[in-house]
Amino acid sequence: MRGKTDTEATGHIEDRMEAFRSKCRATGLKITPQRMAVYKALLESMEHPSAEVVFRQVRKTYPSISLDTVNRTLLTLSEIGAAFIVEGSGDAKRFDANLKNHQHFKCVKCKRIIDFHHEAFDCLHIAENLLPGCTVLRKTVYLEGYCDLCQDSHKG
Amino acid sequence: MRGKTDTEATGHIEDRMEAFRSKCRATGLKITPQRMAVYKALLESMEHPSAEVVFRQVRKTYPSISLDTVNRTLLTLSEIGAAFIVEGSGDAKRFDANLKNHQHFKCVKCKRIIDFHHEAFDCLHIAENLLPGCTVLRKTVYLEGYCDLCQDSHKG
DNA sequence: CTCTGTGCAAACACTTTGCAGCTAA
DNA sequence: TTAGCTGCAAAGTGTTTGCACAGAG
Repeated sequence: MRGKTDTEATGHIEDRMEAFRSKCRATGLKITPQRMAVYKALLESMEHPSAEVVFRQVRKTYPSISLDTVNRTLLTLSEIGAAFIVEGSGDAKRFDANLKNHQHFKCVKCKRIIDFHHEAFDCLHIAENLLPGCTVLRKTVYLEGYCDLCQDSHKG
Repeated sequence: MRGKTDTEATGHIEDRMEAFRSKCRATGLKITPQRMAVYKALLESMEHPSAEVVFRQVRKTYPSISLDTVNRTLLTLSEIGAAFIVEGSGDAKRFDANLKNHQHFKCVKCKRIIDFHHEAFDCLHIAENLLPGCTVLRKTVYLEGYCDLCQDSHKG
């Protein structure tokens, strides 16, 4: 495996767009401008946007796109493994196309999701027989607790 | 730390109820029969029940309890760290009072959540400076991909 | 006695679904 | 040409909120 860098996720947008096009062909999905735009917006966003946020972004380029299409597209992306639904466990779903390993911390109090990155967590090895017959597309370490801002309030 | 076994989560219900009562006092929550019943039902369930499932269970003991109370109680539990919201990312929220480390695999296709347990994942060390000021209550390794049942469908 | 918790029901928010026209292949 | 995609709008589901009464501390 060739060296991967931290910038891989943010850089090479075009490469990933091309890979996405291939994936669409492979899975029989049509390559529509809307679909491309949604995926691109997701790639360029590093903040786990909700469908609404993606919608607003995409509309800058495609003013006629509807929120429903964005919603549906994001769902489709998640089903082919081109995007993932973040463990939002709250209000609106949050999406993420950043397939690079990374980690999430969620505050149980304010529900805020903090991203962090710890090298060691990227190297988790999944034993073959752990999930027989399953294909693992993504690994995430998910932490929960009190964030710095809520640290005090729960002691009161 | 005294030895912990895999049965700790299912056994010692009373111990954990008592610990919960202490936690309630510490956080200023009142000890009501409903609250105790909801927590107990969650403790006894190993299947990440939704609020509705907990509701049905609790109602066997407290026929007069309302679904709203169950919902609200589960939310409260999650805010004091006595329960956690599973990365349901789908329909209804799923709850879990099993604080013992364990892992989840979610199929991106059928949304099914498969529990598994891998010793090595229990021992993840969180560096102090990784999340300054935060208190980590729970660690979960979260995997996504295609489950055995959906393995073929995405290739067609 | 006081304040939190509960139950009931309405209000909300987000998501999903159906259908007709459009467009990629 | 044809099957899938998009856009519009309505329906559905689960969640949240307000208020009055009841119960814990």
